[in-house]
Amino acid sequence: MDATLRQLTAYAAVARATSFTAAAAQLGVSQSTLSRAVADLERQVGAQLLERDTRNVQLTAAGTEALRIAEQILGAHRAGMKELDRFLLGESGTVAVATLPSVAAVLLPQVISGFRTERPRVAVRLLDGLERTVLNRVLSGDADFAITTVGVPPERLEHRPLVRDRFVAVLREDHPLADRDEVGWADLAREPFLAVGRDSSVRRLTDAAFGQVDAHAVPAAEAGSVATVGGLVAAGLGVSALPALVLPLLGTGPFVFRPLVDPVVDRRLDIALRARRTLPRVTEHFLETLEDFRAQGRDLPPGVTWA
Amino acid sequence: MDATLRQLTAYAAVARATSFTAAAAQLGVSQSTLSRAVADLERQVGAQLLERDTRNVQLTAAGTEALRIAEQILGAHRAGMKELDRFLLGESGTVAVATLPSVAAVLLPQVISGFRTERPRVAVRLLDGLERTVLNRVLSGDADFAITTVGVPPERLEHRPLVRDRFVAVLREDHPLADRDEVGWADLAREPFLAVGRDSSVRRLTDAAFGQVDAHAVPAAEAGSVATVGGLVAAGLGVSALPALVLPLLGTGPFVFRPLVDPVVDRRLDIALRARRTLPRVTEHFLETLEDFRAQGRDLPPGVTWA
DNA sequence: ATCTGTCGATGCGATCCACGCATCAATCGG
DNA sequence: CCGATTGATGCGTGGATCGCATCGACAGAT
Repeated sequence: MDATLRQLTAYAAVARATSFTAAAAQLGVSQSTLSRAVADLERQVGAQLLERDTRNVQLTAAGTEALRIAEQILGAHRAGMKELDRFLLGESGTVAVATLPSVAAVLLPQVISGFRTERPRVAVRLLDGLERTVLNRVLSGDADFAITTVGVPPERLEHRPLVRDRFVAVLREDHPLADRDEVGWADLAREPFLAVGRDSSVRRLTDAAFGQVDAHAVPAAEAGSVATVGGLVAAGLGVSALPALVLPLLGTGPFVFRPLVDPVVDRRLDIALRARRTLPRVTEHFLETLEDFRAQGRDLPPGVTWA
Repeated sequence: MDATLRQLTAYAAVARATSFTAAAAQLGVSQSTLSRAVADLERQVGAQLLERDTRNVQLTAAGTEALRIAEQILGAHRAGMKELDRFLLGESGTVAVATLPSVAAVLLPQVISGFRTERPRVAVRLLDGLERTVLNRVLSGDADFAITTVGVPPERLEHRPLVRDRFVAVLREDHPLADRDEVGWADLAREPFLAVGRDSSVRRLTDAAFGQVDAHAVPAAEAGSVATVGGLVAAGLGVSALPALVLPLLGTGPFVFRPLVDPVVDRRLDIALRARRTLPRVTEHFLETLEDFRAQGRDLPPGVTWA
């Protein structure tokens, strides 16, 4: 026993109007079509749903129940189609962004805020982790795209430069180097250096910078999180070098920051997408919002510039 | 943008199996049918739902959403059809019975109890009122059938005798007539008579009985409800005559009941149905339960017998 | 009583849709 | 490099669905 949507639509219209002719006019089909559709439905469910004489149409008990049920089914169909439509238009759904903790905490909040004002029905999921994790999440499809640094760009990802994030020296305010306007990497190499963990993209870049000035760069201490580095600097154990974007994660303390020169080092943060894949509309919208922020030259923390 | 149930079924099967061939085998259709159905659906919604190369099928973001929605719609359809089926089989729904208060209170409770044991998903509505109201409720379709007395049987109703309900004298235990085993209507006519209201079917029958013994039968008092008559009798204001079935409605009191003879009078309670109408299955089931009670000769109060 | 307009049902023919069969190109496993 | 298997597609057929025209039944007007 099956009933097509066409039959249910026809029956519901006739039952509501208690008239084949009127319902036919409303639906824009011929009266004979409805007569057949209802007769077919009745034959299929094996019960008379409408009592009709030539003058009146009225519902039987089964017909009343059938109308209620038909409206339920048709409503579910209508609502479902509308829901899918909203999803396809990017008005609902979820955007999953894989990104580094600093980006998640500092750069994205204002973007997300602007995006959700425009599209309140869209949820944004932030998947934060280190560079490797972040890229894997995009490759596996867990995330729609990533904002991250890229060491060895995997071929299956497409990249779009987003911001440049310059390294600065992180000093305690009473440190001798704090008097300078700028600090050189060679200067920094002479101080006890507090590094972040080996997995971090920041670590890769600081190691490379020290290499450029022929410094060996053996860290005095190594910490997993930036906040820990902040604690160490505040305690006077040494100095560090971090991209400007992560400075808010240091926490509060007697810090001063000085631009690092010789060389000027920055990390580029890219939008990374799976290559040759069409993006969900809602993701495109999120990227557009991000692009708008750049086009408008929205304020960024000192040391961070749109790429 | 519309999607047929066939398309949704096809898509859901393919998406769940992530294989056209496997889904085709499950549904018992050819692979080409599914290939076309999914392609049509994608064209209609205007988005790719499945990524397929010759070796693998995987869902896009839109495809995941579409699967969720398709399952919702198909679930609503399946559930609705099943619900209608249950209704048509008489396993769910509502039976509306119009009847006299005495029948509702005394005869029906045990029937309803038995019926609901067999069909727990069926609700029973009791519409109690006086004879005229009861019949109107059946004629208007508010009730599926009635159990009631019938004065002038309307032609549009079909009747099936159900029980006979004998009149008995209602006396206070210290009344002189209480010594007798039986009481004659003529005896009763010599006492102050406490009658029920004019609209009642009981009143019509008591008037007729007094007429048969040439008694004038001017009531000493007249009350709307049987319970009020009970109060009057208990207070010693007079005697009454009531069908055995209504005696439980008198309430408690120092009553004695004596069979009334010369003539023996009973009222017939009929099942009244709208003529030439097919009954909802659930109503038929209720009537079958009632018939079973009669066939089994279930206990009835003294003075009440199956017709 | 008869006529007339309107109702839903139905015969008919045209059209469209959905299906399966057969086959193709692409790809994977051996 | 070859056979097996995948999903896509050309093709022909059968059934479903449609509108048109018409029928019989009935209500209300005359």
